[in-house]
Amino acid sequence: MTETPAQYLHHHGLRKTLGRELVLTTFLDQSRALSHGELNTLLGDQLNRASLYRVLQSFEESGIVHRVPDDEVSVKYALCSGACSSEQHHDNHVHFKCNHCGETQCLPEVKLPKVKTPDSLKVESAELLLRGYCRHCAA
Amino acid sequence: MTETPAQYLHHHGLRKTLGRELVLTTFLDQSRALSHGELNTLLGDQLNRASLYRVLQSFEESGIVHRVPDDEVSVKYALCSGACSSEQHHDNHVHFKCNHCGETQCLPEVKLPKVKTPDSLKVESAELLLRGYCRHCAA
DNA sequence: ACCTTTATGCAACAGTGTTGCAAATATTAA
DNA sequence: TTAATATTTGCAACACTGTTGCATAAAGGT
Ligand SMILES: [Mn+2]
Ligand SMILES: [Mn+2]
Ligand SMILES: [Zn+2]
Ligand SMILES: [Zn+2]
Repeated sequence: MTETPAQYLHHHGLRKTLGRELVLTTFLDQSRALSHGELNTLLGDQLNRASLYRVLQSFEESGIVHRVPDDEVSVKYALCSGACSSEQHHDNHVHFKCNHCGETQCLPEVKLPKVKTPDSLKVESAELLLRGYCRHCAA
Repeated sequence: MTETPAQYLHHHGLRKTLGRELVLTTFLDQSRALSHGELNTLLGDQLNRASLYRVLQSFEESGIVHRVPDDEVSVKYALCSGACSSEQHHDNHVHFKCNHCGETQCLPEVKLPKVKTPDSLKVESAELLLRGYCRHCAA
């Protein structure tokens, strides 16, 4: 990302606000998928809980983050690779979640192969979630 | 499934109870992935809400259902194909969720291709979630 | 039938996600 | 720079999700 967070927001049609800059910077700092709860803990009282939900909504709608399905209590979000807009997301990439530390990361370099599906289904997108042990937690 | 629900429970090391038979029968009737909330609605006051959570836990632990990651508020569960036990689940198959009606179904006949992942990650399982429009909702 | 183990209902609780509204802030137009 | 307007924020209230302790009920083995 060559732009500043403020410019990045502006290019996605969002006003530059303290909350949005905080959330965007946190995603860049952490470089992993984060749930609302994790962000809320990281941000402390710098941003209201409800406002954080609204920041995440606006980010998803404008193509700044995408949702990462999770098998736990709450959904996670991860920064989009860059090509996403409010028109469309292009995040058909693979995610990896560690069974030990619970961290989820995007694997944009892993190609998602096409699978053959029944003709009756009109498939529009695919989400592959790998689970296992990350570099730090491998037994 | 050639066994009765009661036998099926017994073979998975679970006592036959009214709640478990109700939940198992509902999964068989619906043939799709169901969330706790959906089951709770279908069962009405036939089974207490907390007990339903506990039935789902016992089913997951004993290899009767597996969790289907979802990008919405709550997790879904689907019947295992049969080979699963309390030792291990073998549900590395594909799921499909309709963007219109929201129903999720297992696609056991769709082969999940192996993907090449970074050596630093120890991948143990994979979950592919397809999204689009189902037979009934296709535009 | 009795005993032991396990499951259930109920209630209370913590976390997640949504919404209305008034106050604060960002952007645009004087 | 100021004023007008549009958007965002904090706060509070709420509904839903998931967990737990405990007393009672039911299941399975003797
Ligand atoms: Mn991603
Ligand atoms: Mn399945
Ligand atoms: Zn890890
Ligand atoms: Zn549908």
